[in-house]
Amino acid sequence: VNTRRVRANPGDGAKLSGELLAAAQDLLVETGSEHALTLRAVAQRAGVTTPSVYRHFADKEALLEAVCLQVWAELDQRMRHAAEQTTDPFTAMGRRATIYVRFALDHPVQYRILMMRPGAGEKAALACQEYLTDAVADCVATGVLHGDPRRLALSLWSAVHGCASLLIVHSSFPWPVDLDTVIDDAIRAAGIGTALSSRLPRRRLPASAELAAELDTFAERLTGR
Amino acid sequence: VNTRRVRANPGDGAKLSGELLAAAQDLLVETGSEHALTLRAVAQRAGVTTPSVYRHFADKEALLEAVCLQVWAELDQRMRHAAEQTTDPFTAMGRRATIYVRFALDHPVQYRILMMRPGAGEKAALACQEYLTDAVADCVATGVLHGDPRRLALSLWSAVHGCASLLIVHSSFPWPVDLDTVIDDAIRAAGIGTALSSRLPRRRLPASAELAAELDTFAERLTGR
DNA sequence: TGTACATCAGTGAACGCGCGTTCACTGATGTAC
DNA sequence: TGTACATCAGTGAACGCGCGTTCACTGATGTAC
Repeated sequence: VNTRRVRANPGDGAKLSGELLAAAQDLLVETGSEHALTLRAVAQRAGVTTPSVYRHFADKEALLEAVCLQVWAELDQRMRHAAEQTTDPFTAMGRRATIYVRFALDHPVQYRILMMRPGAGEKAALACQEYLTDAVADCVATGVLHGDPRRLALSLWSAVHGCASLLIVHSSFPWPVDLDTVIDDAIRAAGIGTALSSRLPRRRLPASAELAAELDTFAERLTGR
Repeated sequence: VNTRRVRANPGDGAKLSGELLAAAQDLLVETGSEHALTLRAVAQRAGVTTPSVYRHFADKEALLEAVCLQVWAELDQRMRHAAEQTTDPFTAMGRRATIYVRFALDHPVQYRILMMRPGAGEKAALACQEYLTDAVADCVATGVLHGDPRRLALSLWSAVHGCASLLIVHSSFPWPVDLDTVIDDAIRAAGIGTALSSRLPRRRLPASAELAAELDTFAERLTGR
C-alpha cells in the first residue's frame, strides 16, 4: 500500500502503541515462532514504517517486555476467572494450575517468550510469582498447606511450569498418554505432594519399602471414604 | 596465527570433529550465552577457518544436535553414577533427580539448548525420557509406584525439568529461600506426590478440609516412626 | 474569521553488522608404478 | 628406491540476507495572533 498513514493527533500518541502490540501478538500466533518478531515485521503488520516503532518503544527489548506484560495480563485474568468459580482455596489452586498449563499449550510461542527467555519477561514472571504466592497463602490459611507461602508457591509453580514447558518444547513427542492425562497427573502429583511434603520434617525421600507400606494404608483410607 | 593448520590424515577425519564439539562446549561455558554459538566462533576456537566445519557437519543444526547429544551423554553418566550408590530404586530416583537439577544449574546454557529449544535436542530428550522410564520401572517393580512407567516418568520428569528451567531462566530472582531448599522441596513433593497419586483413582484434587485432615493423620504416622 | 507558525507522528533512505553458506582453490599426504 | 599422481582436509574470499538502529526530512494538525 502506498497510502501514507494518517498521522495521529498529538493527544492520542498511545494509539499506534496499542496497534503495535496487537500486531506483535498476531505475528506470534500466525508464524508460531518468536524469531518472526522483528521490528520490521511488527511495523509492517501495523501498517507503518519500521522507524516509527521508536516513537513508542525505546528499542526492541522494550517492545518485547510490553508483549510479555500483555500476555501475562491475559493469563492472569483467566486464572482469576477460574479461581472465582469455587470458594475452596485448594480447589481454586488446582483450577489455576489447569488454566495455566492449558494457556501455555494454547499459546506456546507467547509462553516461551514469557517464561523461557531470560530478561524480557522478568516483570511478568515476578507478577506471576506474587500472584501464586497470594493464592497459596489462602491455602495456608485453611490449613491444607503448611509453611512459607512463597516457598510453597515456588514448588507448585515449578511443577506446572515444568509440565507446560516440557509439552511445548517437545510437542511432537510420542507421549504415552493424551495431553489432558499428562496435565492432570502433573497437577495432582504436585498438589498432593506439596501438601503432604509441607507436613513432613525436611529430609530425603524415604526408601521404597517403608514408604510403599505407608502410602498403601493412606491411599486405602483416602479412597474408602 | 598465520600458520596453516596441519592437515589430518585421511584416516582420522573425526579428529577435527571432536575438537569442534569441544570448542562449542567451551564457548557455551565461557560466554554463558547460546547466541555465542556461531559457526565462525566455533571454527575460530578450534583454530580452523569457518568453511572447514562443513567437512564434519552438514550444517549448523547438525553441529547443534551433536552438542546436545554430548551434553546429554555427560548428564546420563552422572545420573548413572549417582544411582549406583544405592540399591533402593526410589532412593536412586531421588538421587537422579538431584543430580539432574544440579547439572542443569551448573550448565545453564547447555541445559537450555538441550531441553528448552525445539528441534535441536530431540534425540537427547528422547533418550532422557527412555532412561527415566527405565528407572521408574524399577520403582514400579518394588511397589513404591503404581501404573505405567512411561506415564509416571513423564510426571517426574516434568517436575524436575520445571524446577531446573525456572531457576535457570529467572536466575537473578530474589528467591525466598536458598537454591538447595527449592530443589529439595520440588523433588520431595514430586516424589511423594507421584507415589501417592499413583495409588489414587483419577479424579480432581480433593477440597481443603477433607484433605487437610487426612494428611495430618498420615503425616503424624509417617513422622512418628 | 483569516493567516503564519510551531509541533511532532510518521517517513524514506541508508548505515554497519554478523550471520550461514558457496565455491574454486591449495598443498601435504598415501599410493601405484 | 625414486617419481608422478590422485585424494581430500582445510583455505580464502566472497555472496546475499535480514537485522536493529540512525538521521534528516515532511507535512497535517492545533494554536496564537
